[in-house]
Amino acid sequence: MEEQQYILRKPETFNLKDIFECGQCFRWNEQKDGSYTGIWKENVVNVKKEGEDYIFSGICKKGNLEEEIQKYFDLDRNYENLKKKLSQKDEYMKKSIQYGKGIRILNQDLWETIISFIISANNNIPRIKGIIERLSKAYGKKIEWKEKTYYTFPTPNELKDVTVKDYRALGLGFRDIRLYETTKMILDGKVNLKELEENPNTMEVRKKLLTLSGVGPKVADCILLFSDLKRLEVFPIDVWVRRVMNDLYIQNEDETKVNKKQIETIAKEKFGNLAGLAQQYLFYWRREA
DNA sequence: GTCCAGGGAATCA
DNA sequence: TGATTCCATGGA
Repeated sequence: MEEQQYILRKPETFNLKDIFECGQCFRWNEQKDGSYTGIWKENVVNVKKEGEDYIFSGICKKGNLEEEIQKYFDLDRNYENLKKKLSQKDEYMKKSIQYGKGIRILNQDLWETIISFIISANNNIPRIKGIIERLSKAYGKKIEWKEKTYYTFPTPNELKDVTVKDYRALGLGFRDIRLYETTKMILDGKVNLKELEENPNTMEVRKKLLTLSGVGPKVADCILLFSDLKRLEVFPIDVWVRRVMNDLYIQNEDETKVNKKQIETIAKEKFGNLAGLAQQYLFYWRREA
């Protein structure tokens, strides 16, 4: 398998740490030299900053590396304009955008995003990453590159004979049955991923996602935002987002008692159809700082 | 030992 | 509809 290379020259909005550690993805890891190596679809790629350019190199099993990168890293979208719009909302937004100014929202595979965020429920990011790696190693396809072995995220079909017990053995905990049931629903065609990708109606897609086992409001919104469905208007609310929204705009004494609808209303009024992007700046800012 | 993590589902009012 | 409780697991 031939290694391919692509150089992204002086991108305006692009920072490796911001993109890979803002909580949207789980399969990119920092290397000793500060570059990141990750895997998506059947691509194993390393990205390294070189001056103001970014060098992508790796294995691209299907298609062309440049095209895969264009799509995955959302390079056709003008983030400078979006950041400018959001920065005008208030000083908090301005500050959080300044902190995470290199964020781009990836276009991740829908199926992988569904399973990954089912695993994310009441879980922490290091452990989520570990579970996804073990799942991929057990059931994905092997790809060798530079004397290291990588594993693709298993397809629905590759999981068709996996039992609840098998999942439990990977450390999934109470999420085992949810993975099992959701995989079954998709294999049985009760939820058709292609139809979801072709449906422009966000609320219809959301409603369908909510029928999947382990997919509630927060996970559904993460799927809508972080997968190639790419709905920038949804606003996933987890403990961190609730925390930061309460601190900034609500100031309830007990943040755990803040009404979700109140947060949603504020988000919609303030950030409109860019609420999801705003959410990501706020999440990253609050969680890191 | 206790608390917490990118919550969801079941249960009960 | 809305609030409570339980659910595995591993690290701090």
